[in-house]
Amino acid sequence: MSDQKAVGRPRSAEVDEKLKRAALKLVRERGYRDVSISALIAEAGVSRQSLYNRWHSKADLVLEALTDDTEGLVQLPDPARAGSAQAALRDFLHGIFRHLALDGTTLRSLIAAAQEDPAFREALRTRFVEPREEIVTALLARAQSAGELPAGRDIRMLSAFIHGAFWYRLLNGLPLDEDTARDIAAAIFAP
Amino acid sequence: MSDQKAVGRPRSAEVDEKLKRAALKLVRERGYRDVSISALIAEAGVSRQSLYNRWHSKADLVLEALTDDTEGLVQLPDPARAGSAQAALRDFLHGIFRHLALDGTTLRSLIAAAQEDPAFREALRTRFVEPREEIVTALLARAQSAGELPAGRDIRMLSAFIHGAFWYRLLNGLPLDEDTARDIAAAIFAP
Amino acid sequence: MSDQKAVGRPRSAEVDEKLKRAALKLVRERGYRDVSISALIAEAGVSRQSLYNRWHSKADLVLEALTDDTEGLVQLPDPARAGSAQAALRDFLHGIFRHLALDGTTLRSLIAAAQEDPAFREALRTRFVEPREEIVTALLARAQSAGELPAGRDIRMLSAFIHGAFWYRLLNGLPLDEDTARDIAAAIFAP
Amino acid sequence: MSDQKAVGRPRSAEVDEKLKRAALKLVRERGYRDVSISALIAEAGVSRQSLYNRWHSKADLVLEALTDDTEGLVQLPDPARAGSAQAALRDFLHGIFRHLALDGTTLRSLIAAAQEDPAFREALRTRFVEPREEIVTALLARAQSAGELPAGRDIRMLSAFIHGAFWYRLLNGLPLDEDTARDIAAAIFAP
DNA sequence: GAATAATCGAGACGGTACGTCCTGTCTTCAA
DNA sequence: TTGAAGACAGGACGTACCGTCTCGATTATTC
Repeated sequence: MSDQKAVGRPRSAEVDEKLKRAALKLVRERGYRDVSISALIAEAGVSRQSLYNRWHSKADLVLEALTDDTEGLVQLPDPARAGSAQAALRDFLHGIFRHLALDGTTLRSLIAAAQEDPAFREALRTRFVEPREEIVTALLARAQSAGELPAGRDIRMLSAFIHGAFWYRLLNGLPLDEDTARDIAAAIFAP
Repeated sequence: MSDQKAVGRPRSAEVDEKLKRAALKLVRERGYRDVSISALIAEAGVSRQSLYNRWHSKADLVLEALTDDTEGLVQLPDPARAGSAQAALRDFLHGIFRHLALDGTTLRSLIAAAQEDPAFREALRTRFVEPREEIVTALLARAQSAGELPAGRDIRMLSAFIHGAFWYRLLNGLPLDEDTARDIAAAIFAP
Repeated sequence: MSDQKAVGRPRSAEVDEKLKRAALKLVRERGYRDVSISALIAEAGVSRQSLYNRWHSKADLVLEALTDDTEGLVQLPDPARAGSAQAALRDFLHGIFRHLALDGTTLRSLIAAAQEDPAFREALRTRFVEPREEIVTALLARAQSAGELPAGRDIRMLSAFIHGAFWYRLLNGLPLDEDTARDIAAAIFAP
Repeated sequence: MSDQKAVGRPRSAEVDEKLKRAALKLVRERGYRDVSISALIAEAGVSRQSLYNRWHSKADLVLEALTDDTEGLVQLPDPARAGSAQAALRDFLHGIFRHLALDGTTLRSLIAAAQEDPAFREALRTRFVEPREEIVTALLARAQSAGELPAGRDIRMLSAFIHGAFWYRLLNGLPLDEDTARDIAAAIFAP
C-alpha cells in the first residue's frame, strides 16, 4: 500500500499498543461516552497528536482495539462437531453473546457512533459486520446444500434475520443469552 | 392521569407546538447531530428553559415530534383487504419504509441516542418500538390461527426477525424499499 | 404624597414586613451576592410580583430593610456629655463601627450595587449617606464655633475626610474598631 | 519568579494583548457591566478558554488592562519642581483625576467587583491601591521632615484621609476636578 | 348584592450570561 | 518525522437569574 520512503523518526508501535490498551480499559470501566480523547491520551501517557496520527476518531480507535481483542473468536464452527447445522449456528451465536457480556455496551456505542459518521459506518461494516455475516451465510448455504434447510429459503434474508434479531435485542437492551441463541437457531431451521 | 390542581401560570400549548415544529423542520433539513439546542429554541422563538421544562434532552423532544407526526400511520392492516396475511405484512412494512424516506436518518439518530441514555432508551421503546411490535405480533398470531403460518412457528421470534431485519438494514445504511418489504414478508411466510 | 383614591385590594403591610425580615436574615447569613430574588420570596413566603410591586431591585429592598433596622442609631452625640467635640466624634464613629460588625459586608455590597445603578446610588445617598454626613458636619461646625477647631479649617472637606477614611477602610477590608475611631477623631482635631 | 521549564506550546503574547485592548475598548464604550465575556472574546477574536487560562474573571482582566495602561502615571512628583509639598500633592492628585475622566467609571466598577470577591479585592489592593498609597505617604513623610507639615500629624491617617476623600467622592458620583485636588491639598496642609 | 379592580401565590415565559467541557489543529522543544 | 506537552479557535452544554406575564383566588371599594 504505502511505498512511501520512510523519512524522519519512525512511528512507535508501542504508542499504538498503549492507546489500544487504554481504550479498552477505559471504555470498559466508564463506558464509551464518558471517555474523552483527553482521558484516553492521559491514560496511555501519549500525546494528542499521536492519536490523531493513527486514527480519525475515538470510534476508529476503539473499533480497532475491540476487533484486535476479538480476533480468532469469529470463525466458522464445524457442523460435524456440533452435530448439526442448527447446533453449529446456536454455538456460534452463543459464543458471540458470551463475549458481549464484556463488550456489548461498547459495541452498542460503536453502532451509535456509526449512525452519525458515514466513514466510520463503512469501517464498522468492513471490520466487524461483514465477517460475521459471511460466516453465517456460509453456514446456511452449506446447510441448504446438505438438505438441512429447505431449498426455497432465501439465505440472504435468513442471514439478515439472524443478525437483525441480534442487533434488535442488543440495541433495545434485551438480554442475549444461551436461550436466545438456541431460539434463534430453532426459528431459522423450523420446518 | 394528572388530577393535579393547576396553580400558577399554565404551560403554553403554543410553545409545545412551536418546539415540535422547529424540531422536525431543523432535523429534516440539517440532520439530528447538526441541530443544537440553541438552534432549536431560536427557530421556535422560545426560551431555553421552556424546552428543558418539557423535555430532558434533544432526543426526547425529537421523539415526541416524530411520533406525533406519525400518529395514525401505525395501524394493523386488514388481511382481508390485502388478500393474505403475507400481503398485509408486506403492505405494513412498505408503509413504514415509505415514511422513512423522510425520517429514516432521524430515526437512526434516535436509536443512536438511545444507546447512551437508558432513560431515553425506555422512552423510545415505549413510544416507538413496542406499538410496532404489537401490530406485527398480532398480525402473525392471526395468520397462525388462520392457518397461513405453520402452527409450530415461534411468533415472538418471527416478530424479532422482522424488526431486526428492518433495524439491521436501516442502521447499516442499506436501502429499505418495496422489494425489501416483499422479501421480508416472503421469507417469514416461506413454507 | 399619594392622595390616589385607593381602589381594589389594598397592599398588605404584612408582605412588606415578611420581605424585609427575609432580606436581613438571608443577607446576613449568606451575603448579599448569594441571595437571589427567588430565595428572598421563598424565605418570605411571598410572590415574585409582590416584591416588584414594592421595590425596583434587591438593592432597594435591602437598603430599606437595613435603614429601618438602624433607625435611631444615627443621632448627633452630645459634646457636653462626651467631654469634648473630639470625644463626641470618636463616640459617634465608634457607635457606627460597632454596628458594622453585623452589617458591614452588606453595606459594602450596597455601595457596590450603587456603582452600576444611578437610581439606586441616589437612593443610597439620600437614605444612608447624607444623614450621616449632616451629623458630622453639624458636629464639626459646633466645634469650630466653640473654638475646639481652628477657624480656618474647611468643614466640608474635613467631613469628606472622615467619611472617606471610613469608606476607604471598609471597602478595602481593613478593620474598623475603637482605635480607628479614636485615631480619626484625633487626626481631625490635631492642632 | 518562574524558572519553570517551558514545555508545550507557549502562551501567545498576542492573545494577551488582544484581550487587554478589547477590554479597555469595550469597557470604555459600553461600561463595565454591559460588557460580557462573550463580547470580550468576540472583540478580541480569541477563544473563551484563552481568557480563562489567563484571568479568573472579567474584573481581573480589566484590572490588568487598566494598570498596564496607567503605568508611568503613578510616580512621586518632585516637590522642588512643584514649589512646595502642598503643590506637589495637588499636582499628583490632579494628574490622577484627569486620567479618571476616561476610566473613572471603570474604576468604580472594579471597586464594586472587589466587594463581592475577596481574591480580586486583594489583587486590586496590590496592583492599584497600595502603589498610590505609598507615593502619598512618602510625599507626606518628606514634607514632615522638611517642616512643611507639623511633626505631630499622623501620616498614615492623613494618607487615609486623602485617598478616602477621593474614593468617597468617586463612589458617590461627585466631581473630581482641579479644584478638588487643590482643596484636598490645602486641607491636609492647613496649619 | 353585584360589578369592578387591585393584590396575592404560583409559576411559566423570553432573555442573557455564565463557566465548563470537548474537539481537532497548531506550535514549541527534544529525540 | 515523530513524540510529549499544551495552547488555540470554536462551539455546545445545562444552570442560574432576571423582570414580565398569565392564571385562579381573594379582598377591598363602588355602583
